[in-house]
Amino acid sequence: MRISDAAAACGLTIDTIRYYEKSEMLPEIRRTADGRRFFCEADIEWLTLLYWLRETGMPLKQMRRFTALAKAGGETKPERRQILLQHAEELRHRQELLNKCQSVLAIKIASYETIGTETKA
Amino acid sequence: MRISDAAAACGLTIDTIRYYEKSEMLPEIRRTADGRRFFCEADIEWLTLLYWLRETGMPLKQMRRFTALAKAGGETKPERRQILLQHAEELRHRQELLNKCQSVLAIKIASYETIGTETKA
DNA sequence: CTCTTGACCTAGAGTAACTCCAGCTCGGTA
DNA sequence: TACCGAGCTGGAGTTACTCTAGGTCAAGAG
Repeated sequence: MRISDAAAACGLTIDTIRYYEKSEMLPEIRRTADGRRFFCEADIEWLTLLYWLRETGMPLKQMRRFTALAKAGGETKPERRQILLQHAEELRHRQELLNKCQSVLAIKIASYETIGTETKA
Repeated sequence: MRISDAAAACGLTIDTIRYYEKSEMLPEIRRTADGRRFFCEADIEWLTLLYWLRETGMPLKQMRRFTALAKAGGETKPERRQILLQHAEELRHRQELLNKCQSVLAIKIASYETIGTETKA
């Protein structure tokens, strides 16, 4: 797979994939004879996971750590699992935030419903 | 209220409040004789709304627009309402993302449960 | 009454995570 | 053979903070 296919498959942009590679967040990506990146299935799987982690706000620093562990081998599995568990916890927190914000918005929007009153906020 | 109290009340940091003021995202903030910011109840309410909007990912550009409209007066209410409605829609979208990511994570974490297998990703 | 401490001020540099651009190469088609 | 699209790199630009340096001022300690 070329980089454009990889981008289409994982949801990240071409630029972001290149940036992630430069930032040591990807496994070793092979190159064709003329220097172009070539992605295998496992690479795509990895990129897709990163896509989800990023989309839900994991800092790159942590993704870098995660990649480093994966490169280090099988005995790092517990820590990798820990990172994902921690992120799952973070997601629950974000879900609460979203819910709270939704009620705040609902109230605010309702206050705009009343036509003609001069509420400033 | 001084800036430290405002920060404690709305959830933004002192630095972020100053930054938001500089970026035209706040109503006119009064100053004491010696040049310190002084926040009234309405200011805090505004900051708190911004806190929620930011916390759920509204771009500053849109917050700036929102503030500009509020400053412009009561006849801008429909557009302000529109912005909030749009953001509420965005929140629903994010909630879906979170849900999807949660299932992806659950699967991934489960795959780490199996001790001893050499899965690379 | 001076000294220190702590909260505040500004301007500006630094950071994270992209995003875009200029200038280049290479492979395939007309 | 000339061109076009896709890829490459290094580096500048952007967003939204975050931190630092250097300074003011008020209030309590000595």
